[in-house]
Parts: sequence; structure tokens; C-alpha cells
Amino acid sequence: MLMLGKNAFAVAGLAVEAAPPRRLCLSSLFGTALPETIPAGKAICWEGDPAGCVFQVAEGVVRLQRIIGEGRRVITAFQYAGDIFGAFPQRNYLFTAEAVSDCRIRRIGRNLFLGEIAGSDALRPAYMGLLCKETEAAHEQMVLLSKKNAQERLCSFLIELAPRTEMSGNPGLLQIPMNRQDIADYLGMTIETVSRTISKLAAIQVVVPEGRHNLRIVCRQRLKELCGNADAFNLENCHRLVRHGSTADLC
Amino acid sequence: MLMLGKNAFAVAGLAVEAAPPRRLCLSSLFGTALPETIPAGKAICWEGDPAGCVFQVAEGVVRLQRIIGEGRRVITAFQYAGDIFGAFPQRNYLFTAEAVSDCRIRRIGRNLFLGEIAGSDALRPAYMGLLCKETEAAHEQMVLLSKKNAQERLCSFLIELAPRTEMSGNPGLLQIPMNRQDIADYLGMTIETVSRTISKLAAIQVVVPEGRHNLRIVCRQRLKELCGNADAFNLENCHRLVRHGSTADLC
DNA sequence: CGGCTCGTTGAAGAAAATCAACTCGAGTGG
DNA sequence: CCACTCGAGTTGATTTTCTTCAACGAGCCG
Repeated sequence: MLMLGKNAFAVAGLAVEAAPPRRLCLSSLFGTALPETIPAGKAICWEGDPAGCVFQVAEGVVRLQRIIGEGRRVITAFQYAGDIFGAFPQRNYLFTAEAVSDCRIRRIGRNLFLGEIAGSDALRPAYMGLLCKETEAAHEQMVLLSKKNAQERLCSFLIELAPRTEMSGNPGLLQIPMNRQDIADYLGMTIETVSRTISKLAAIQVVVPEGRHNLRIVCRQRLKELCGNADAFNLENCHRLVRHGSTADLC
Repeated sequence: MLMLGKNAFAVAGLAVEAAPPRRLCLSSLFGTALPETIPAGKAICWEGDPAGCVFQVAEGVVRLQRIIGEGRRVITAFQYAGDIFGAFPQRNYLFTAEAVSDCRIRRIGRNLFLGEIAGSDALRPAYMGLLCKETEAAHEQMVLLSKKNAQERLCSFLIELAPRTEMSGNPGLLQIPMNRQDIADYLGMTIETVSRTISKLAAIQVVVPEGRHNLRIVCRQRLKELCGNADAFNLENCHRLVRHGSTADLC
């Protein structure tokens, strides 16, 4: 039941093929492109290379990463089935993209992509939406890396992962396609800390690991609370604002 | 000589007024707007509010920040004279903007701004360039927060700050308009660690603090090396790529 | 001058990294 | 089918780094 082969992570990408062919949707631009198969670990594009193509994940998971000196790697984002990456109008890729699991991806030329968007009043808002979503994610990640502790980081990751890899028909059971090193490099921690933190969450009965690559969420509410996101604008919050020298009259 | 009042941070914004009135330049869109004076600490716009305006810093420094629960603040970016912010096509602001020092800013309506860009083949690339620069900065910040230690963070900050606030006529002398708490919240550390790290850099003769808000860079080359950025794509680097499971045939 | 904020420094503590041993499970080959 | 191997993951012990708490000092303003 838990025997997962290399190819076992094709789940949750179901909606992509069924996407409506209306040209309102950025996905439709990839409709004609033949999906390529990318084996796990193989690179799709390289940081610094001229950004010739825009990609869509049809199946599997892709990591976007940067390498900085002395073997340090930062994963800036994961891309799941349906996600489009490389669409930012940069001249060169800001990241190396690699398949986390065996993937199928589609690609189209960047000029074609941008041209279609420029020529369509319907696509432009969708494109802007994509850019916004990406920036928002980047900001969220900055907050995570800047202010959250190990447990909050991991919980945030799981909550973010849930809608992407939760098994339909088995709610609460997450697939975790990436290995511990990937998670660590995404969350700015070490594999040991990732491992320990998962164990700790298991100990307090918030999740139950089922093999290396599956995790059952026992108490989603609790998991959300452990993310360290302020949902309530409370008094404490205001005090700090003042302490930081803001004269904002919010309180 | 080092007596800096509240208003003393208007430097380095010299080029803005003199910007060419050609419509090639995004700045020209702000040409008609009257500069508003914003006292230090005052907010310019709020996170979550409808993004009604786009702003340009005419003079001074602005911080873009997010508050998350329990008094935690993250500064996602500083904006200096000439910089445009709030231009991202989000419906709502992703950050609260506050004046670090007394500022003069210009604002124009978001719809006007985006309309002008949509209507001009010359402005669109400039706008795209702005978005790219911002994303690139966000990625750089993720790397910093994810993998750099205190010293590397501070050095990176100083190197980034140098071209913005270095006093013309006195090369090597940086103005540091923001206080220690701002720097700490930008770099994901505490004021104490910021202070200690500056002292340490001073001890090894890389910089010399001159008062609270000025810093002389003694050895810029050394400072750059201490940033922890990989400039060389060295062997070590490749080994790690392999270790991380990449089959990339770079080596 | 005195009070105040901001910044610095020291000492103690906590969190995560590092180093190292061990476990588990998947794949291999007899 | 079972033993073996190897890599990934876990767990423990130790160390490092940064935070936290606390005291002190310097500049600024009335």
C-alpha cells in the first residue's frame, strides 16, 4: 500500500488535462505543446541561461533553486501540476528548475507566450495574476525565513502542500514527493531539524507519518495554528507597531 | 560634521529631479504630481488596503514591511530616491510603507499608471524591467535569509546600500538612514546581533563607524568577499549539485 | 542639566547546526 | 525467497550561533 516507486507522484495533477480550452486561461497556450517526460532529478532549465521557454507542469513536481557558493542551495519554490514557471519577463532564468519526481512538462517559446498575452485582452489579467501570485509567494517565504522557527516553518509548508498533493478520496493524507533535503533547502533548515520537527509534530498528535513520503494530517486546525501566521490583529500587535516607531493610528 | 538632524537624509536623491522628461522613463509619469512631505515614521500606505496609488520616492528612504503575529515585523525592502513602489498589479498592497527618514514622495493613481503603460510601447518594457528587478531582489533576499550568517547578511546589506547612499564627494562614506531595528527586521536578526556584527567588522578593519548613521567602508573588496555570494562556479559547487541528486552534467 | 531614546556590550540561555551512530526500507543478486 | 547493500532518514550528543535579558553609555532635546 505504501510501496511508492519513482513514478508514484503523478497524483493531484488531474485537473490539468481537463482544463477548459477557452483562451481565457493561460493553460490553453500550452494546449498544442507535446508533454516531455523528465526523469526525477533532471534539470529543465538553468539559472542564468537566456529564458527561451515558458513551462507548465503537466504531472509531477518541480523545484526551482539557486546555488550559492560553498555548496549552499536554496529552493525558492516548488511547482505542481498545472503551475506555470519561467513566465517572468526576465531576460535570463533566475533559477535552475529540476524535476523532484518524474515529471511531464510542456514548453512554449517565451516570445510566443508573451506575444499571445500582449495580443489578448483576456489573457493579460491572467498573466498579471500569475505574476502577483508569484510575488506574493516570495513575500510569504521571506516572512517564513525571517521570523518563523522550525516548527512554524514545517507547519506552513504542510499547509501549503496540502491542497496540492492531498489524495482525493483520502482526505488528510498528504503525499510528500520531495525528500528531506529538498524540504530543508526550501525552509532554510537542515535535514536533521526537518526530521526532528516532523517527529515532534507526530509526538503531539498533529500528524502521523506513514512511510517516508506520506503524512496523515490528524488535526488540521491545530496545524494551521502552529504556522505562526497572525490571523487576528490583536493588541500585542499594535504595541509592537508603536515600539517600532510607527505613528500609524491603527489602534 | 556628524550632527545629523531628522532631516539630514535627503542625500543621494539628486538624480530624480533632473530625470529626462522623455516618456521612455517611468519617472516621467510622476512628473506632474506634486511631491508630498512625509515625516519620518509616518505610513504612506497599508498592507491589505486596495492598491489605489503608485508611489515614487523623490527624497528620503521608505521601508516596505509586513507585520505578522506577536509583534514580529519583516521589512521586505527599502526604497530610495527615484524608486517606484506599489506598482505591482496586485489588487491590494502587499506591504505597509513607512517613511524611514523625512521623505518627499509623489503618487499617481494606479489605473492611470497602468493605463499609461498599457498605452505606450516604450513604457511597457520599463515596467517589465521594474517588476523583474523587484522579483530578483526578492529572490536575493530569500537566499540571504535562508543561507547567510549574521556577518554575511550585514555585508550584503552594506554592499547593497552603498550605491544608494554613498556620499558623492566622499566615496566610501555611507549614510545609514535606518535605525538598528529597521536593519534587524530587514536582515532577519536582532538589534543586538546587528550591533555586534558591525563592531566585529570594525574590529577587523573592514569598516569604521562614524556616529550612529554613518559608516566608512575601508576595504570594499573585503566587504564584498564577506557577502557570501558565490562568484566563481567552482568544483565544490559541482560536488554539491551531485550530492543533491541533480544529474546535471555540468562538471 | 536631566531625561530619554537609541545603541552597545556582557552574560546566560535557547534553538538549530554539526557530527556521529544507528535504523529502515527499497533494490539487487544469489 | 532471502540475505545483502546502499542510500535516505532518524535519533542522540555536542557545539555553534544567535537570541534574550540586563546593564551601561552616548548623543539629543527640552
